[in-house]
Amino acid sequence: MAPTSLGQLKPRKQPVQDRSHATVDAIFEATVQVLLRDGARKLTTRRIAERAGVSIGTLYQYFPGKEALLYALVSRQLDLAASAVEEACRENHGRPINQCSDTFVNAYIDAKASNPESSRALYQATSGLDMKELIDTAIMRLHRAAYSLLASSSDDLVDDLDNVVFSLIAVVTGGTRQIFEGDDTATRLPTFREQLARMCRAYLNESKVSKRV
Amino acid sequence: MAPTSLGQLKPRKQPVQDRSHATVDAIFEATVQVLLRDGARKLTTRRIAERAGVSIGTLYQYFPGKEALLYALVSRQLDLAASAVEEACRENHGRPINQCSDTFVNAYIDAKASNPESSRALYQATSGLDMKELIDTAIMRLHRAAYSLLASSSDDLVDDLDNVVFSLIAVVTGGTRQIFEGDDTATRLPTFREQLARMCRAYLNESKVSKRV
DNA sequence: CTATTATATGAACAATCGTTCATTTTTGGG
DNA sequence: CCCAAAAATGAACGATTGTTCATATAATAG
Repeated sequence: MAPTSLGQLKPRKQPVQDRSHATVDAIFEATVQVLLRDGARKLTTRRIAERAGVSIGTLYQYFPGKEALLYALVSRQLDLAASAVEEACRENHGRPINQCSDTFVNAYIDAKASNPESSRALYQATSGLDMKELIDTAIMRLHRAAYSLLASSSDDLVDDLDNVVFSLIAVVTGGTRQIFEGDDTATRLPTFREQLARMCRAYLNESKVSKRV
Repeated sequence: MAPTSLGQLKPRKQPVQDRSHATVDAIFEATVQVLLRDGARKLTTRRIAERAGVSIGTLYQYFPGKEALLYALVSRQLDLAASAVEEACRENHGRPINQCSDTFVNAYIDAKASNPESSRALYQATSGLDMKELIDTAIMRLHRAAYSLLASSSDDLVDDLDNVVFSLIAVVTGGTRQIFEGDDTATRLPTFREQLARMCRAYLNESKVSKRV
């Protein structure tokens, strides 16, 4: 699994005292803030350290470089969201298909909405850097969770489930991203969540084997 | 850096000879290639000029800076896509709602698929830079085109059309983006197009006033 | 207390960035 | 052919980048 450069992307030093944990958290938090405030182009290690209230040298004691810092940040966020969706899907096995659909949609949006700032920053951070492996892994987890959930539904089975789930995920993740990258995220998210849920339900019901044309 | 005033983002010199037009096109094309090959982080004016086969000075004769070059490139692409969708929507006024839905979905995907490389590069270029105005304008054009098309449908009217169109656009543009940013775009696009079309049809039919519960 | 490890510092470095401008080359009308 | 306008050139500049490392401070164990 771990390709060539993974060793260079891991933390340089293992924090053992409490203050160092706080330092690492401050660096992560500062990275998010700089991304939101100044954009990806002005995201420099100096600026991150400054906003975190630590020296530039401290940053490099815990991360071998800027790329590794962003990699760790994105990895942490993606794992959090994927885990939340996986758990929600696991808890709703065997329900009717409409409920399965709502479970997935709401779990994903909830995960993103639980920390809107981080979500916005994440979208900025993933661009320009090579995060494809991380994203692919997260999407695969979403795919497996949704597939397993929908296959367990008490309703009629969905036809061509692999492609349906693939498209469903593209639409849910992509559509949600558009909302978070827009301006009035807080205002527009509730309506979008409702409409997206309706859309996915209609799509899945249309995809039932019994309704196959 | 220099603040982003609109006057500083316009072309510095108007090309009057044929070779200068070719030069500008080469710079645009090189920008796309560098974005795809090296990523947004390594997109430098020197590298662009080198791949375009011109000197760095020539680049700065036509663009006041790197930001303006990317702004012009993105603007050009977004306008092309929006115009294509607008025209397709105009030509399909008054048709049944299923056909209206397919018109919009296919027109948008066609516009993006007509030049997959540029589309992929576009997604990289828009991040980290302040392109929000451009994107908002393009989305507004899509919104008006889709709204007008669906309002003209010969079928029953759609309820809450503004919110429906808003969500529809988020899902179509966001979902398509996910496909283009993934790996096997060429392989996965046909299936996704079909599924997305089915999804949007099901969503719009579920949103008809007459079907309202 | 002392010794040892963990953590934090920031000046300094080489590399590269975006950008400028004096200069040269190319073009096309007279 | 000539010559003003258009187009192209690339060395040079200051600013900023990511990163290192010798040193200083704080925490912990004995």
